[in-house]
Amino acid sequence: MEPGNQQQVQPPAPPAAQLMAPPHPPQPRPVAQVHAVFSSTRQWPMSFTPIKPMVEIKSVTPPKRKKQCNCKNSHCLKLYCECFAAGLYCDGCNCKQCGNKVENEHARQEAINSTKLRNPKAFQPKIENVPSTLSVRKDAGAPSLPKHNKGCHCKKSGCLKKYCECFQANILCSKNCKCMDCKNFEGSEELQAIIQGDNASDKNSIQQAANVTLNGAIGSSGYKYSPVRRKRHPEDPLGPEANHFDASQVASSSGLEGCIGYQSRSKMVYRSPLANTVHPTDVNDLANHLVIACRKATEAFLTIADNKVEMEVERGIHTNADLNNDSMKNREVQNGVISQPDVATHIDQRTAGDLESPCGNTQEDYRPASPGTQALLCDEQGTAFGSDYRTSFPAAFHDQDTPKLSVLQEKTVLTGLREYLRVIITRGKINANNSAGMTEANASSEPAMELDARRNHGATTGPGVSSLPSEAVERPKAPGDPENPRTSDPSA
DNA sequence: GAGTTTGAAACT
DNA sequence: CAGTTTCAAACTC
Repeated sequence: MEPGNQQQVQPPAPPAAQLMAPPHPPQPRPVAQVHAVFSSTRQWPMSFTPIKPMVEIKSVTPPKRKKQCNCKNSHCLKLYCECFAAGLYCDGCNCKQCGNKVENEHARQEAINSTKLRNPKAFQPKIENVPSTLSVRKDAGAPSLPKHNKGCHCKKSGCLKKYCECFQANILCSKNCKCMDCKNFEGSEELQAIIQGDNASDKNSIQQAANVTLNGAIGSSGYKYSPVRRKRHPEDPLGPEANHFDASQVASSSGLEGCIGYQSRSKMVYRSPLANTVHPTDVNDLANHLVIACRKATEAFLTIADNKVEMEVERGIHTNADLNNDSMKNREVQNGVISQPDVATHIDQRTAGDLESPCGNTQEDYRPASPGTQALLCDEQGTAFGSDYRTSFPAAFHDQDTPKLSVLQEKTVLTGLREYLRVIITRGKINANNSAGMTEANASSEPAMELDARRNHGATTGPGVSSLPSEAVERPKAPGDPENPRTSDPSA
């Protein structure tokens, strides 16, 4: 068929079109629209021509026709053909022996039926917006994230080339994908390198960045949750399903769901100011800080407790009857019957099993805690603190001074947590200001804005580099530096 | 623009 | 369902 001699129009509501879901073939994106493809910290190469998004903004300029196919052997009646796969007639394509035209509707319908026979979902959109998996936000206008229904199966492209359907669609790979050596995930330095290549607005530089990353010049991101080294390992105890990282889920679980997806701004996906700021390493650091703070507090108070235990053993204060009463009263305390000071004099020497925590675990510290604290204790006893936490708090520790000691201990731990959270909050504020500054700087040519934008850019350059307060940016923080939020011990 | 690479689709 | 082939787009030179 001669090029330009074909129609590429929406079928006039043929039966197949009625059955088909709206197709979403790769579509060139107007430059103005591409300009909108960036978020506060992530921009997409301007030369990128992603698959038509699910929510397409109305362009001021007439929407361009999809690009013409070049099919030679498929007669444009198989899914190889983009037009056919999109449910469109060929129009102005460069295809040969095209059967995807109005005058060939009968054969076309047969091809459609045949295709649907093989795969009933063949004409359904590959990219769909799925709601965030973070349950707590589902009712709060949680952002919907585009996701590839089938997922890609890339092996060599690292999912960083347009061979990859996910990459082409401007979305991150998900658990649906079965790709190998994937680098198309949140936090991927390789992906960041490509996106930052957008600053050069140079196609070659962008692809060069992709090649560099694929060749390992930059190396693995080092992110703990990177799927790169975990895929296709049958021996993985977590099983094949766990081999693939679901960006949306991981991000959600870490509160970073706003980072997911690098689709166009037209979708207005929420992006946290902490995007690219709170890293998995930060979470680990926070956990480490809490554990360290807890242990330090324990060590400090344990000495006092030991002394008191020795004193009480010498005195022989308690009788068996007392112990029985203690158990009774402890249970009452658990139910809030007896006031705290009253119990404090009876709680020592009890067995660990005397008290049951709200979550079913024995509770070493009888002191009533806030629901949040209780939840933390329930969660942490089995994980971060584990048996170490329990052995660090012998039953003898709970004497009449226990409430005071526990208060001090909790204060120490929470102080450390507070200090760390302050650092995180500061980062978020800086990022939020950066985003606002960048936007205003783009819209205005005020020197102050430009200066701010430049400074902000400097603060956020480099993959995974956190945005820190300006003074922190100016002076690199060495490990262990008290001002380094990633390495300092806030409890100190 | 020709040749190569890549991964989805189709086929076995 | 896994392996292979076909196909067209993406990519390289």
